[in-house]
Amino acid sequence: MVRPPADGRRARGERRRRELLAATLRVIEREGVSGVSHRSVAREAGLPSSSSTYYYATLDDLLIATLTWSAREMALGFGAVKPTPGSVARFLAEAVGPHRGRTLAEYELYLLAARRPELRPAARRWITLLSSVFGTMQPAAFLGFVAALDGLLIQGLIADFPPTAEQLEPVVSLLMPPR
Amino acid sequence: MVRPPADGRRARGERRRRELLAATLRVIEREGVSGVSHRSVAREAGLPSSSSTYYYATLDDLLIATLTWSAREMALGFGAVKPTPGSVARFLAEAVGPHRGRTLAEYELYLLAARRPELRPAARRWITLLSSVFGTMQPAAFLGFVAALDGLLIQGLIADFPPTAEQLEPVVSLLMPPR
DNA sequence: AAACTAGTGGGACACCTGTCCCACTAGTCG
DNA sequence: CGACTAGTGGGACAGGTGTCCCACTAGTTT
Repeated sequence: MVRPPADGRRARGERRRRELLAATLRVIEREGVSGVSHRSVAREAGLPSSSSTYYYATLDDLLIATLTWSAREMALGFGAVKPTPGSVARFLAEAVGPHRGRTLAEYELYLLAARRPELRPAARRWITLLSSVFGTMQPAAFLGFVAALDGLLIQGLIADFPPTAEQLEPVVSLLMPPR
Repeated sequence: MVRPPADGRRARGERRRRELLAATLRVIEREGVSGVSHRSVAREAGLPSSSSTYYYATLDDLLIATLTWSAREMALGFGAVKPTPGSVARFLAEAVGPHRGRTLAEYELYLLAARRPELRPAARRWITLLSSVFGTMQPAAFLGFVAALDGLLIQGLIADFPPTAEQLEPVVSLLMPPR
């Protein structure tokens, strides 16, 4: 990485950029993608609304940046999960339980990618990450496994009571042959 | 069914109600849930905007009615699919290909159900329908199978080139033991 | 020092929104 | 017939929106 001579203004700018992305994600968690506006995000971040348009000229820019950033964050989180049925089931249960809001936000952005081709690579990062962890499975089984993870998460989001790791484990086990 | 003496006004009213729902679905297909407003729906249906608020006082009413209605329609469509890997794969390929818009609309409403508990029964109709068709599978395998169908559909929606029935069949086969 | 640049914050524009309201038509029923 | 009801369509209100603009501050370079 080339490090240009530090510019205090630019450094603060980058910090604000990230604050805006984090604020956007919080707004999506709370109100959904439809709750995102330059003003609502700026309000959430405690900044004047013009700062939102300064860093992200259009709303699309803001959403694209948010999905890209949050997909990378989520991928980092999943990287620490061991590829065993128990660990995967626990990860899923946490995603639809304690981290429900975050997961929901992730899937709203995920679906947004269906309408905005430029978002797709970021949305698929999840899939490519999984393939690097479970690369030893045979292709068809792997595709079914990844699809099932997505489905279990979504169905967990529309359940009245989110499933527990104990309930999920047998399902995951069946999909994930022991190597 | 009790049949009250036919009232021409009411009959036309019911027709308009359905026209509004169909128009709402078309708007969602084209622009997403965020494109739905009383005015945009009325415009799509060729009616004055006040007719939209007359039949569905709030936007929520309209969205709820649309999801409920479209879930029933989709369930009817899937009812005709034979429970064989080939048929299921063809159904999926059509859902993410020719019927892409409709499927996308369905999933946007699906995700909306995660935020609106009153939408959930309608959203889960899909799952209960499947369980009536594939009830002979053992529970854990069935849950994985249903989840995988959802995942395959969503991933098909964010793919640059939607998968074909030929590509999907081996995956479906693995998930659906011949039994 | 002056010149330049990145960021700041307040305000403005035209537009679209949800919802309510009301005068009105046209079917139905006693 | 008159009374009633379902539906109609046009308009209004206050409020939120994306985006652009501009005078301004403060950090950086020459």
